[in-house]
Amino acid sequence: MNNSMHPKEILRGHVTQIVSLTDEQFDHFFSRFTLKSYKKGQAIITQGAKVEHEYFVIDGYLKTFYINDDVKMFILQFAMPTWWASDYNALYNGAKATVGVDCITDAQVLCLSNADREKICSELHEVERFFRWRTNRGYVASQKRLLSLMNNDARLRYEELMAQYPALYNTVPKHLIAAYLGVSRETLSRLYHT
Amino acid sequence: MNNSMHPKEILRGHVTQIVSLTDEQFDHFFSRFTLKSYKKGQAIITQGAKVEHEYFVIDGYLKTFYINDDVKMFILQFAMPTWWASDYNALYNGAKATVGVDCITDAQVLCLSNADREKICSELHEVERFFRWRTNRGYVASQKRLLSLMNNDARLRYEELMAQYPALYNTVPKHLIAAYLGVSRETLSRLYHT
DNA sequence: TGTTTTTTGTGATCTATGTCACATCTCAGG
DNA sequence: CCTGAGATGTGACATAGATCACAAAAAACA
Repeated sequence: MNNSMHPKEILRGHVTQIVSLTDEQFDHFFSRFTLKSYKKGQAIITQGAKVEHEYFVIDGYLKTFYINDDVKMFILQFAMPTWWASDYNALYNGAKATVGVDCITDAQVLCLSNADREKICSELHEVERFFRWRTNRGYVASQKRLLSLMNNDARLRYEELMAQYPALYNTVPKHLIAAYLGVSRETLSRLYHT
Repeated sequence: MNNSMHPKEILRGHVTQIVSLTDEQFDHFFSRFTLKSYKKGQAIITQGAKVEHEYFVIDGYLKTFYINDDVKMFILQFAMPTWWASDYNALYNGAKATVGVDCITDAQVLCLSNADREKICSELHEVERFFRWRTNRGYVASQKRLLSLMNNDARLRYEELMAQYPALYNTVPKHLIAAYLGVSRETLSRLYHT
């Protein structure tokens, strides 16, 4: 929970990796965002509710999850600083949320409405490019995960995840990691105790 | 293998669902594409090779697949007319292909190079918007599939797939459907014979 | 039209994971 | 400094689905 940089700088650094905006352009872009703080455990998007915004994580960890009829939870994404999260299906299609988003730790996020995103995308070609890039990146990551799920067993998936995001090990409870890997809590526990 | 519409009309119809282009703009857009024909079984992208293009399917069926070290195949996508296919990771990052694309049936595709896509995206804001939309759609579909894979058993996944794309049933061999669902050929066979 | 390949079905195992049932353990809050 | 809820470990057992091994249609093709 310690990040000395200002939210604005963090977003700027993130966007600048892909497109260059003048100070005025970035100010305009940034003006559409609202900074919000949430506490550990707090819900940002609730399954079944209307979805109006997407969220850029400044600080803390979020999770994007789905709970099925058997009250079993599956995690689609752990969102860490500089990641984006929302129910993009609901957001783009005006549908009710099928996935929820909430806070694993206290968190600070920049909140952008769907309408505002579309507006700045229209106003600034560069911003549109940025969002195209961002979505593409998400798509590629999602495909990779699909492959890993079909191809690898639980242990390998676990090792991959830990290799890529070691920070998760002592930040999020194991049963959430299990829900991300698509295995039961018990199986995950057995993985690293043998 | 019978599609009376001209490739150009098909692409135009597809793009127009999302953005509106003048005739001149669309002509310019279309001029970057090359029409290619492939025969059943022919490879379009080979694992390990360089990837320069993405493909818009006019006619026929493609598959996007991954073959692991045990020579086991997993199918990421069946691409049907008006769908796009490529190894987007390789394409965007200049990496070697980790997934292959080939033809399940004879096929006609419109081929667009990465460089040309970026060029027209820069030239025409509307085209950039179109590609943002397209990728977003792919992302959402991919997330949905991830969820289905974690949540549902083989039978349910099979039924979902058949409900959504009944055409697959008598177009692609069952072992490919199995490779898409992430189950063995034998298990799939048992699913609808019991 | 006869002969290879592909594709598909089915039985007999084997195995990774899920499920259920408790026992700890660890903290956050009172 | 308690105390109760959430987090974790572990045994026993159940099971979906994988694998292996053939057999036999069906399709490709020469």
